[in-house]
Amino acid sequence: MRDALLSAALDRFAADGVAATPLDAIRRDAGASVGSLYHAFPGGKADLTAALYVETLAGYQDAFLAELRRAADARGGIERTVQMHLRWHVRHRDAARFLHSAREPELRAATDPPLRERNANFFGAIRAWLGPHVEAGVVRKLPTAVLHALWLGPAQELCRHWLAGGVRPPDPATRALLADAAWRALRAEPIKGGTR
Amino acid sequence: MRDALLSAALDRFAADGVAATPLDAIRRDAGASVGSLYHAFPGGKADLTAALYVETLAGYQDAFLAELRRAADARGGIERTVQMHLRWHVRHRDAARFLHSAREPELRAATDPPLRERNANFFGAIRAWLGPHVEAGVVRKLPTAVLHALWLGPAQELCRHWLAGGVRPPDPATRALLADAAWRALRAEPIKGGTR
Amino acid sequence: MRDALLSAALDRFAADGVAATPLDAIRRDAGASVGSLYHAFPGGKADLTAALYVETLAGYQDAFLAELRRAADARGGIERTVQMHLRWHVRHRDAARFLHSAREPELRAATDPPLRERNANFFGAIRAWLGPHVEAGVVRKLPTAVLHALWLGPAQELCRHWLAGGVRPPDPATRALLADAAWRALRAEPIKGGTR
Amino acid sequence: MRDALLSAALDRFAADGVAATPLDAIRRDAGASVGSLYHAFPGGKADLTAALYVETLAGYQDAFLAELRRAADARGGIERTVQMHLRWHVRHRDAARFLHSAREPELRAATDPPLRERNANFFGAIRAWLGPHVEAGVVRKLPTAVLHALWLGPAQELCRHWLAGGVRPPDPATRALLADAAWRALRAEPIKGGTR
DNA sequence: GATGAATGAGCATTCATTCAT
DNA sequence: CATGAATGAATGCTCATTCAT
Repeated sequence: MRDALLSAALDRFAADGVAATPLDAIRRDAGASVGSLYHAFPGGKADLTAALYVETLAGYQDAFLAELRRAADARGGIERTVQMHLRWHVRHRDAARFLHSAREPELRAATDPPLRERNANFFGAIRAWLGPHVEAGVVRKLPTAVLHALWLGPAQELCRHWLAGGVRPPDPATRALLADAAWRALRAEPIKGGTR
Repeated sequence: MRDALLSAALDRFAADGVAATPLDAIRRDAGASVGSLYHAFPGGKADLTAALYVETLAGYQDAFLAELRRAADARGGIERTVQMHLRWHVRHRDAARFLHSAREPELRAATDPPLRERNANFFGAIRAWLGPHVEAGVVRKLPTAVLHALWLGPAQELCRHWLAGGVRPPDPATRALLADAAWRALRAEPIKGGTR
Repeated sequence: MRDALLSAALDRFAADGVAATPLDAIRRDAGASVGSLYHAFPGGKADLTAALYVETLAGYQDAFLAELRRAADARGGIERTVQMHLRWHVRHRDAARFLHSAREPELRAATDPPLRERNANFFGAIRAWLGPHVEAGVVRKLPTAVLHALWLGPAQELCRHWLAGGVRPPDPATRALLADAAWRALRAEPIKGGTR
Repeated sequence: MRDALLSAALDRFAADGVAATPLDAIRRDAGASVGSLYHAFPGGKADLTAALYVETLAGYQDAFLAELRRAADARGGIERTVQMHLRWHVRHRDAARFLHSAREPELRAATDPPLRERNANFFGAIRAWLGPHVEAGVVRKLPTAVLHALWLGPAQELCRHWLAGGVRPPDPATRALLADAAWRALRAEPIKGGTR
């Protein structure tokens, strides 16, 4: 039941947006009664949305970390995760659309608490993986936010355009190109330094 | 009246999100009567939102193109616009927040038509500016979507994090760093290129 | 202008009903400005509707009386008017539809005063025409309401069904049949009396 | 709840007309909450109006058929139903007023589908009852629409006038007169017929 | 645990009408 | 006489949520 509701919610949210989706439509799609819904998610819509958000994000983050651990070196980790990021968006289009849909301030209240911990763990794991490479002088030393922006910003932006309907899904060549660009943006200066 | 409404709408939308903002709050803030509102925006909320979106985006795009034209060379154009992108977000925080708030699919219908033309012109102007530099072998030849992703993706991602409340506004050092990274991602391979 | 408004109103009223027609639609159809409308009909919608009702009804009543006066004898008058009633409905379908649309109680207030006089004259004229035939023992002596019901009730009912969309428009044979029936219902008993 | 709403609606509709009655007045009269109303009639006003129309018409039609079946012969059936028609209108004045109030085209959409079937059954039953009498040469053979017009048109017209406020309610003498007239209009020609 | 009838605050929108220019 | 911007009361409706069975 819980799963049926989450699944129905994802479909609707991806199609129409969170705010525009009546809880009742989800309930009907899932074949649940009003009572069941509030039994599974006592907090109502905010609860359901938050649960879905966390679960969906967890899926992405777990896949990301798994990919990272599969890599042999810094370059491999960075390039593989960029590729994985792009593939994940294409494969989980609805999930991606849902994660990208800006959470209205009102929903943030419900989503944020459980998220803080997850994100802390996620970024902690990334820094743990990256740390040695930075210390070894292979990867640039950057603030987390900037690191993240250079690493995944371009891929993220491309996905957003695709999800918005303006562009074709990223093909293998594009994926490789962005992966390579990410590596070059993050690696420590090779040979002779910044051109400027 | 029209302007008062647009301005009030921007404030509210930035603060609470589009979906969570009652049209009536905007109306009250603007000191307009119900009739005036529908006189100025016959399509109601969708109409008002679309108009605001287009106008806001136009502000950004015009500033972007102005900056681009102010540049002496390819590197200058790319670095200046990245800096300008970051500064614009900080200076027009409400506008930025509004532009970043994912438009619910239902609003897309109203926003899209006028947007298509604007975007076509915008990207056309960018390509026109960039063309010579690409031909001169100074800038990489890339599909528009990828070009845009590498150019502004990181800055965009950083802004998003900032707007979401997780990070401080980008300082001058960060701006310079992202500007430089953009240039290095877009310039054609110098001397001996990427290892791959 | 006035006429353009009345004409546009008739079209709309016939198509959508009085209550469902926004005054603004009529105004637009007629190519009039808001000011013009209220200049021509200071009382607004009620005024316009009442004027149209009276004018339309006058058209019917005048045609009815003209037909009546064209008749040589009682039978001719009765049969001709029934035929005319049916033809008028087919020829002025929109007008008929409008007259048949029950006037909501609220509009009655505006319509009634000018109507009372008209109706008094109309029924007066009919009785004046009929009087001699009644006195001559050719036509039954009946209260006005019953007289009217027997005379035009069937034709009226048939028209209503047609206007409601359930039946084809009355053909010549049907018209003749109803005309004949009206005459037989109104003529004084021939030869041997009531069958019962 | 549903019944309370229907009943309140009938009162209001009869008094003020459908279009002029705010749904909220009905709701208040019925002591129902907004939610209840839309729970009982998901389609809102149109739905409620349609349900009331169908139910009200059903009441009339059932009474009509019951009266018809109570009759011994053709003449009895025709005369009884005319009388019943007149009495029903007087006894159920509100229901009658509501049925006579022309349904605005917009409401027709909601009312028509369920009505088609009802009417088909109703007229089918009438024809089934009438068939033998027609074959026996007692009643004229006429198209349904004309049959109906001759049978009930005068009574209908008289009721309309009464409901519109122009006439007293039909008294026993008038009822008998119209019943007799209906029979004479529908019976097959006796001995030496109409002069034409 | 499940059900679904009932609740009612909240919201967008329509439309007749006024009146300054 | 004409124009159309402005007004705001009135209305229908959605939807998250509660709670008795």
